[in-house]
Amino acid sequence: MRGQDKSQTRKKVGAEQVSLSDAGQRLRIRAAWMYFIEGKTQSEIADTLGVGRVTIVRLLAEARRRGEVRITIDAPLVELTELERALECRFGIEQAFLAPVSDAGDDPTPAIAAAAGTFISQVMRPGMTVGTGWGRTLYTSLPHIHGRILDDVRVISLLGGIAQARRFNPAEFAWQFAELFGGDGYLLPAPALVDSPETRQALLERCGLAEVFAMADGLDMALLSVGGISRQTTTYRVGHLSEAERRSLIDAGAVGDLLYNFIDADGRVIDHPINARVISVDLPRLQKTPQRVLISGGRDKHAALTGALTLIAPTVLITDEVTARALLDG
Amino acid sequence: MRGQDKSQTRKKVGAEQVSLSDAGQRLRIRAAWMYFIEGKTQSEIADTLGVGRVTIVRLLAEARRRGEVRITIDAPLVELTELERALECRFGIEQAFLAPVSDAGDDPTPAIAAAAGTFISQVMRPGMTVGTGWGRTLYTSLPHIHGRILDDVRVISLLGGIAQARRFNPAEFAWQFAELFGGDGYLLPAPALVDSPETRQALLERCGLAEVFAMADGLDMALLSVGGISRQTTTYRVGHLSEAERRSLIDAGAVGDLLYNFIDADGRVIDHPINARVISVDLPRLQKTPQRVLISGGRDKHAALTGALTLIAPTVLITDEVTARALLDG
DNA sequence: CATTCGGATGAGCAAATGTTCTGACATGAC
DNA sequence: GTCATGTCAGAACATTTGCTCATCCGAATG
Repeated sequence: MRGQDKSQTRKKVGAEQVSLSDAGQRLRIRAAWMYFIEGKTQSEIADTLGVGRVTIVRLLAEARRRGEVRITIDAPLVELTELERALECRFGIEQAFLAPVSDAGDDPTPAIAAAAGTFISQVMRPGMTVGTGWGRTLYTSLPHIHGRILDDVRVISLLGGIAQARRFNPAEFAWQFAELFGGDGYLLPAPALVDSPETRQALLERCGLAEVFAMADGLDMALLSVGGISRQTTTYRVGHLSEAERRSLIDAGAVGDLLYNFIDADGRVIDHPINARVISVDLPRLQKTPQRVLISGGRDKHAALTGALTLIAPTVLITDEVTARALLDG
Repeated sequence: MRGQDKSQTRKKVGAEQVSLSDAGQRLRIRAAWMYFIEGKTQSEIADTLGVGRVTIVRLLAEARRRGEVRITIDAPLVELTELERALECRFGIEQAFLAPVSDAGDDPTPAIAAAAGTFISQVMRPGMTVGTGWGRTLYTSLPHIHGRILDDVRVISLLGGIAQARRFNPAEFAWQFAELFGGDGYLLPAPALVDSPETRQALLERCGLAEVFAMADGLDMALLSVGGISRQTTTYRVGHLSEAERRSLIDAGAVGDLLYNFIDADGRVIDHPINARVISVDLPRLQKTPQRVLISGGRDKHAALTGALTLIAPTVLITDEVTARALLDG
């Protein structure tokens, strides 16, 4: 609109019109200067320049529209903030936390874990019931969590454990997490992956697991991470998945898992017989959880994260800078 | 205050405190980003970040105080605006107009004249009574004045004329100026400089000049310029001033003149016999004029301008970029 | 010279912003 | 444990800002 005004105005005569136009620009820059640089109020400027306050409003708006006023944020980590905001807007996340990484080739897990620990420390409140998955990232975040006694905290494992004893048992995350806040931990006393659908049904129906799952309906927060499907990923390493199964899942389109529910890059749970052998909370059930926190990052999880973002629509995403860029580019 | 807070806060423990401090910074940058870059309102940001709106106010103020938010005006002529504002603040001027000069060595008179013409064109209103000096700058501004018929305009010459006929008679400025607006011009039918105090008295008291001066009490605006005291200045060139007089004035401390009232750099009218022979309005009288416009520039007038700024405290100053810098530096 | 039109201007209102005061909370000292 | 201390968040108010509509002015036109 203003641009049209300009051209219409300009085709008049020469000298006076030009000078009036200059005067307009002069006034605009002057108003912008006094407002943004000197910090005067619009009323003051209006009085000084001898025009109405409304005119100042218009001049300032025009100056901003023309880009004559440039506002930049100059602070450490501001690029992270920009990325975070981009993620939030793109994926409908309430809050994204990005851990800075110094070297793009590094494993981002420690950084993500630290960020996750900080976040969890701040968000925990008395009376909370938290559901958790497990994995290396979550486990690594334990030392970063500022534990303190909070009344009535309950932590529920959303996924079965592993049989194999290991030095670091990621599956114990829920337990240790509960301890940090003096709360009760509810583990799923079962493998994440059992031999057959029948075993699964038996466990669920006749061994008390259903009760634990029922508690998942009342969760205040769920802490989840995704697994990739490469050979390095926890799922594979802890021995739950054979190479044949892995291939078969990949062939079926899987790019990773969310509580051992294998998903594709579009956020769909793939159709595969292994589903009937997994002991984990239903993903649709988690949708009712008000705070869904997705904590993951790393080169081999980009596709899985993309899917997970669609599938569970997390309210909070904690990942690293490099992964964030990949998610936004993809 | 905040700095003290910081130091007091920091001396607590390590990890948590650092992370809380980081969280504060994170929140601040995030608020600044959402406010200044994304243009959200403070309420929206408060809701998104889960804090009170007042906190956002504080975060934004803190970010600005720390200089994390940088606002720059990026437009042509913005440096001029900055200079103008500096002049206004330093010398208590309502409005300074600076003409841009391409080459610092050039004579700035044409540029100043153009700016003066634009200003005068805009400021003229029906019913105005304007007092004027004369000089090359004012005369040169005539072609830049957008003349139009305004009711009841009166233009009064504040200074006597020159005897010598010249191709361009600067002393006729008042007359030509009045014509541009269809108003009445009142020239002082007398030389600016007469031979003796007695002649001056005779003219004032018995030749009707006093009446013209009396009109100067009701001026709405005075257009003034200063003269330097170099050999090139109008005062000297039109033959009013002999070389001996010029020397004598310089010895007495004169750096230039304002309506042939010779002044020093501190803005005092110097004590000199020539004063008793000048036919001009008293400078103190001009102080009552609501709009005092000082129009001058050029290398040889810096000192005179400095004095004039003090002496008549103009409400409007029209000069050039180079002179402006000199005034601010001096 | 009257007319008409576009753009600029000012009053009044609604929204946003800034400030001040009060109370809650955490912390450290006794 | 109690108390002083200082920090921080929130309610209420004052100010500033943004917007809309009615109006006015000036320029182009017939």
